Amino acid sequence: MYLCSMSKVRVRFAPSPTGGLHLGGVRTVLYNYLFAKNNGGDFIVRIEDTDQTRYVPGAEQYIFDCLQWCGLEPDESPLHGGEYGPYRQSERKEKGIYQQYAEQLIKDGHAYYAFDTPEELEQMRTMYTTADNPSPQYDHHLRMKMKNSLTLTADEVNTLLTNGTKHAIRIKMPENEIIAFNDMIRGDIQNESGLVDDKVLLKADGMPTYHLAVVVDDYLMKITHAFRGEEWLPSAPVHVLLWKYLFGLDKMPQWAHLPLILGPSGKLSKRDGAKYGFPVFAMNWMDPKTNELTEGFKERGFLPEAFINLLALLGWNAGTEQELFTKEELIQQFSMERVHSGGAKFDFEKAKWFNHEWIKKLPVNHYSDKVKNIFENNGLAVEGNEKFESILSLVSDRCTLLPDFYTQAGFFFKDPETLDTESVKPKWNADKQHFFTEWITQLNSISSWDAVAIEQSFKELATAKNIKPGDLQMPLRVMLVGGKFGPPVFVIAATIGKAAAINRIQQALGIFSTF
RNA sequence: GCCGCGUUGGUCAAGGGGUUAAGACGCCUCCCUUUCACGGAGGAAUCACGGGUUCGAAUCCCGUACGUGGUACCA
Repeated sequence: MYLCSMSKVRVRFAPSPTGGLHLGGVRTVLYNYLFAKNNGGDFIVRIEDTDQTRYVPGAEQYIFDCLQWCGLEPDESPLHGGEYGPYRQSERKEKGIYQQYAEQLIKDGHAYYAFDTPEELEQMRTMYTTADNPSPQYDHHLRMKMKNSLTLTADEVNTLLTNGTKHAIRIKMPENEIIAFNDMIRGDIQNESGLVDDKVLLKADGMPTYHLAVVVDDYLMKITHAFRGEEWLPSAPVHVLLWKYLFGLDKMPQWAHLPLILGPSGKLSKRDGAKYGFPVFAMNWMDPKTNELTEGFKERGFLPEAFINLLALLGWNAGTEQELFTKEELIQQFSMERVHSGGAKFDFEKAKWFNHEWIKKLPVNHYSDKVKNIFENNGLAVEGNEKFESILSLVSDRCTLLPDFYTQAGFFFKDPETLDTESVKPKWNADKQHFFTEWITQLNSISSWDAVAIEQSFKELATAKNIKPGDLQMPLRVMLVGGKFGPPVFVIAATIGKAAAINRIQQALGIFSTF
């Protein structure tokens, strides 16, 4: 329904490489991607690196790493190539792409040269700041009091220009115009042009600002639908105007301003990660300047399947009761009509539930390598896949995040480090002590070491000794596992093997005998 | 200050004039299980507030409040 023309759907994610990739950023990528794929279109990543003062080495590669982890591969990007390159705005600026459009706007009377220095701008702001107007704008009220090609004579301007005086190019916002456009999520939006300031289009260093670059590049790259965060809504009239002046409104992409993702107390910020104990970035991000590490969902133990699933549902739903979606299902069912306009508060508990569901849903071989890494990082070398995976599937119901596998299944590979003696102590007695010592000798001569046989011998001896098997099972569990958790205890005994089982019982007995 | 956007349970949310106001997470109770989980059955919102419009409003309109964003030669 948004395919008003014959042209192929093309969407873009345009991050500035200045740091970690935020939850909200990934969701913007996701909605772009889902919409594109749902319409058989292309997903483009364009790097908006026009602010050289904020350049952070490694941030660009990091963004692509995150996308790859999420399984949201671009069709075109600086890394993936494409016919509409270059895909970095810094490189596009080198080719002089933006300059010409800015000049054209001046020629047409829609923009002007501004020679004001940062100091002069600062001066203007302090001069006009009042209680009623805490942030004076460079707009139609003030532009005639500033130093620009509107206030200077043509000769003066020419001299300044030929002398190479640093200058910016600003848009000349009309005073009394209603600027309207249609947003796919919010419907008709109207703004008064006089309320918006004369945004800088081309900076003194020759770089375009976002406002110019987004319009020029969306046009040149034949973008059909432009999705971005809600924070862009106030400057949308500038972009609409630029489209009107430069390329024509009929060529303008369909806009969609996505709702915010909020943290537990308002806007979600990087610091919330540390503050509330959950990640906000897709992957670990190490700030190269401060060496500060911010945790990512990946490293926290999330599955990418769960991560995109939970993000998709933060602001969108299928209108059915389905909550678990594969990427393919999301592509198939996604539609902008069902995207919310209101912001959503991120709930880490629900996020964990999604992960839990995905751990249960996916065959263990989908993530056994990752779990193996976790085991190795904990100093537990794992050899052989088959047994490892069958053990993982024994405990997967009990794991919410990937590292849970280590706490839930570590005891299969090494003796418990501590025993929950407090659970055993109150009901421990000489009868039980004797039972286990005797059982050990029986175990030694058990014919086939499997759960059924072990359980049988256990129960027979218990009956013979006139002890309820149930009173014995919990101590046995603590002996083998270390605590009151895990799969059926005889399955554990069978899995860890005869020698280990008997050894653990013996060790524990030594401790229990001192009660 | 001004401007924009938003507001259904603690959270995600369905529902768009007549419903007992779905469902999920979390929480609580119970069942299953002589562990922990999984699974199953239950429990707890009158839709921010105030005015309209209407026979009838969570649903439409207007105000107010609150939240959030913008107000940079940052994106």
